[in-house]
Amino acid sequence: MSDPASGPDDSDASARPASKGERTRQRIIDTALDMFAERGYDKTTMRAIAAEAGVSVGNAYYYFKSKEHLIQGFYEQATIRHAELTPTMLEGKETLAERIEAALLAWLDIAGPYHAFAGQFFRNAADPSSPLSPFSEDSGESRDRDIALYQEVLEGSKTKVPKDMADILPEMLWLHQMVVVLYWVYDASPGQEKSRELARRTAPLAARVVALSRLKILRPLVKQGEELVRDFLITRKPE
Amino acid sequence: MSDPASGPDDSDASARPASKGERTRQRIIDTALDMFAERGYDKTTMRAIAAEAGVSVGNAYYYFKSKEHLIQGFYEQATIRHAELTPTMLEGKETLAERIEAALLAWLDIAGPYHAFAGQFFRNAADPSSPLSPFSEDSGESRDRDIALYQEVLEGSKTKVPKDMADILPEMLWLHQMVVVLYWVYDASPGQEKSRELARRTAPLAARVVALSRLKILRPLVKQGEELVRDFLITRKPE
DNA sequence: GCTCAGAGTTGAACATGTTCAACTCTGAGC
DNA sequence: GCTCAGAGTTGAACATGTTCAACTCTGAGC
Repeated sequence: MSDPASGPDDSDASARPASKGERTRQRIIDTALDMFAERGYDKTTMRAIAAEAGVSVGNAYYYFKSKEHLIQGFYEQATIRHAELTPTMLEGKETLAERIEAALLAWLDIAGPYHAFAGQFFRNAADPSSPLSPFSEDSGESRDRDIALYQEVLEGSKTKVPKDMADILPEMLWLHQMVVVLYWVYDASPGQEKSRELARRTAPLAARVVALSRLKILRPLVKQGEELVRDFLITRKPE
Repeated sequence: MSDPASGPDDSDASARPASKGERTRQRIIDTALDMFAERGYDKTTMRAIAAEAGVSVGNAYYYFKSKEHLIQGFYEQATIRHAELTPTMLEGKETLAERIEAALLAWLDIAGPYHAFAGQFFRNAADPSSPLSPFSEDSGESRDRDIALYQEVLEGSKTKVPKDMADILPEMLWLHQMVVVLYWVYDASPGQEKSRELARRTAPLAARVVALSRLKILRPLVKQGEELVRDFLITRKPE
C-alpha cells in the first residue's frame, strides 16, 4: 500500500548531503521540466526523459508514480518561486490594488516559460480524481504556501479589512489568482499580454470589492458570500 | 486538412432516413457513454467500445478523432437535454432567483449519472489546446445553446435588468453555472448533494447581485466588471 | 443495371505510458 | 571489514491509444 512512488524523500531543502536518491529524483524532474518547456508535454516521452536524465524508464517510475506526477513538480517549483519573488515586488507598494497586482504579475512571470505546456498541466489541475489538482490533499502544501502569500499581500496594505472577513480573504484572493491563471492557460495572445492586462485591470476591482464590502447595503450579501466560501471551500481541507 | 474524423455527418436531428454512417456513429457514442458511466473512462478501452458496438477499432476512429472526442458527445448530449428539460422546470417560476436555481438543478439532474467520469471529462474541458474545451470553437454550438438558455431564464423573470447589462448577463450566468459545474466535478458528497445545495444558495445571491447592480455607488464597479467580461470573455469567439 | 468515387470498414502495426521480477548498490549495525 | 535489509536500478513485457494501407460497400449519375 505504502505508495512508494510518491517520492522516497520529499523533505524540504534542509542541510543533509542529498542522498543519491534525492539527486536522481532532482535530475529526473529537472530534465522533464526542461523537455516539457522545450518541446511540449505530449511530445516528450518517458523514454526520452529517462535517456536524457541517464536513468532507466523503470527508475523514473520509481520516483514518479506517473508521467502526470512529473507535472506536480512544476506546480511545486512555481509556488516556491512565487513565494520567493513576490515579497521583493511588494516592497514600497502600499495600496491593496498595487499589492494584488504585484502578486499576480509575479506569478505570470514565473509561469511564463511554461505556457506552452500549461494546457497539459491544467488538464490535471481539473481532474479531481488525480492527486494533482490544486484542491487535492497532495497539493495542499503548495496551495497553502500560495494562500499564505496572499495573507502577506493583505497585511502589508493600508486597506482596512472587516474583521469577520479577515480569515477568508486570503483564500478569496487566491481564488482570484486561480481565475487569472485559468485565463492565462487559454491565453493565445503574444507573450500572454492579455493575461497581464487582466491582472492589471482586475486587481483594483478586487481591492475595491474588499473596500466596499463594509457598506451597510451590501452587508447581507457579503455575509452570505463569506459563509458560502466558508461552507463550500474551506471545508474541503479538514485539518 | 478537411478533418475527416470530426464527424462525417454532424447535422441536426432533421428528418433524413439516417444513413448507415449516422447510425454507426450513434451506436459508437451511445455504447461509449454507457460504458464510461458504468465502469469509468480509463477502464473503458477503445477495443472494448468497438467490440461492444460491433465495429472495428479503426472504425471508431473514423468517426471520433480520439478517445477524448467521445467525451464531446457527452457535453453535446448534456446541453441538448438541458435545453429541453429546463423550460418545463421554469414554468410558474417568476423570480430570477427561482429561475436560476431551476436551470442549475436541471443541469445537475442531467449530469448526475455521469458524475463518475466527470473528472475525466473536465480534464478535457480544462485543456485549451484540445478542441473539447467549453471555450473552444468546436464546442461553440453546445456552449451557445446553453447561454441562450440563460437568456430565457432572464427574460421570463420579473427582475428589471439594467439595459447596458442585458447583453452580457446570460454569459455571466453561464459562467456562474460553470463554477457550479466545476464544484460538482470535485464534489465527493453522496449523491453530490452539496452541489445542489451550492446551486440553491448561490442562485438567490446571483439574483441579488443582478438587482443591486443598479445602485449608484456600485455603478463604476459594475461598469468595469461589465467591460471586463466584454473585453476578456466575449472577444474570444469572433464571428 | 452498370460504374465508380468516395463513404465506410478492417485489423495488424505502431507509439508510448506503465508494471514487475530480478538484479545491484549503499550504509547502518555489529 | 562483514552482513544484510532495504533503497536504488534495470529493461523486457505488457496495456492500450492511434495510424494506415488495403479492402468492401453504397448510392448518385448515366
